[in-house]
Amino acid sequence: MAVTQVIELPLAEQLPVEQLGACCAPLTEAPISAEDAELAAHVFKALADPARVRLLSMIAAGDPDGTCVCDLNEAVDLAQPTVSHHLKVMLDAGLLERERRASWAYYRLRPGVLQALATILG
Amino acid sequence: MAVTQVIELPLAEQLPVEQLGACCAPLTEAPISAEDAELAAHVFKALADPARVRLLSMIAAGDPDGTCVCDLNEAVDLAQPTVSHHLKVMLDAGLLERERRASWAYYRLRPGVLQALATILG
DNA sequence: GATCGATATCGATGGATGTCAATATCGACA
DNA sequence: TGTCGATATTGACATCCATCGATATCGATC
Repeated sequence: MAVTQVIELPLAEQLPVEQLGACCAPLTEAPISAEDAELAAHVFKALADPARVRLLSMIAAGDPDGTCVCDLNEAVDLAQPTVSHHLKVMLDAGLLERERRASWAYYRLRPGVLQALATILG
Repeated sequence: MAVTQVIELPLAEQLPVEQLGACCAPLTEAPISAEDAELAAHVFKALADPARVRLLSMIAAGDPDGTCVCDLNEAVDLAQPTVSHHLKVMLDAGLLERERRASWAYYRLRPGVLQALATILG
């Protein structure tokens, strides 16, 4: 079969949370630069919504191999496009990664992102 | 004249980050409840702005006894009311505490808040 | 009490964002 | 190929929010 899967890792560009993990010392050690603050705020913004916190927690506490969007749609009281939107926000921030299996989409935590955040907060 | 001063410490009410610190297990352990997700999102929202991240970092990396608002006003390129607004957002979320000395206001990190956040992310 | 300096609040405004209905996409399967 | 089911995208709308000028508050000092 043909490879229809889209390569989802842009080679010349890192996701916000990746840059954040490598960019800077904990907030308490030295004043963060304006650019790095922009980065950190971008990631925190992806967590700054109740629906996204819930979705992230369901995914993080669920199957390490990924949680089906179909289950997430049922679990929260939001329209399907809204759930899809929230997942995309966290995907773009680098908190989640997506895998497609047949018609279904599975999301899981990107490894290390929570540790990276904890380090920044350090 | 009448007493216009408002008592600023509600006795029967805890700040969001305090509730969050005592409310729930790490996001990865079990799916967070809708109410606790609201709480967590509230706190993350207080971090979801570049100016606030910078201000928080300046305060966190500065004098443990507090950083003068006058210094913060000079350090960032924002109007004085805007800085005051951002500080209030973080104060209300429970990330910061304020102390007045004469005409000046000093802000410092609330002890334990970063650990509480790191625990939630755990 | 009157003035001054530092900080907080108010009101307005433009831009960002959460939400959903409608629609598009895309794989599976007859 | 055509349909169906799952997910993503689009467009619209209402609300939220960052920002700032103007103004209020409050302590200190004269």
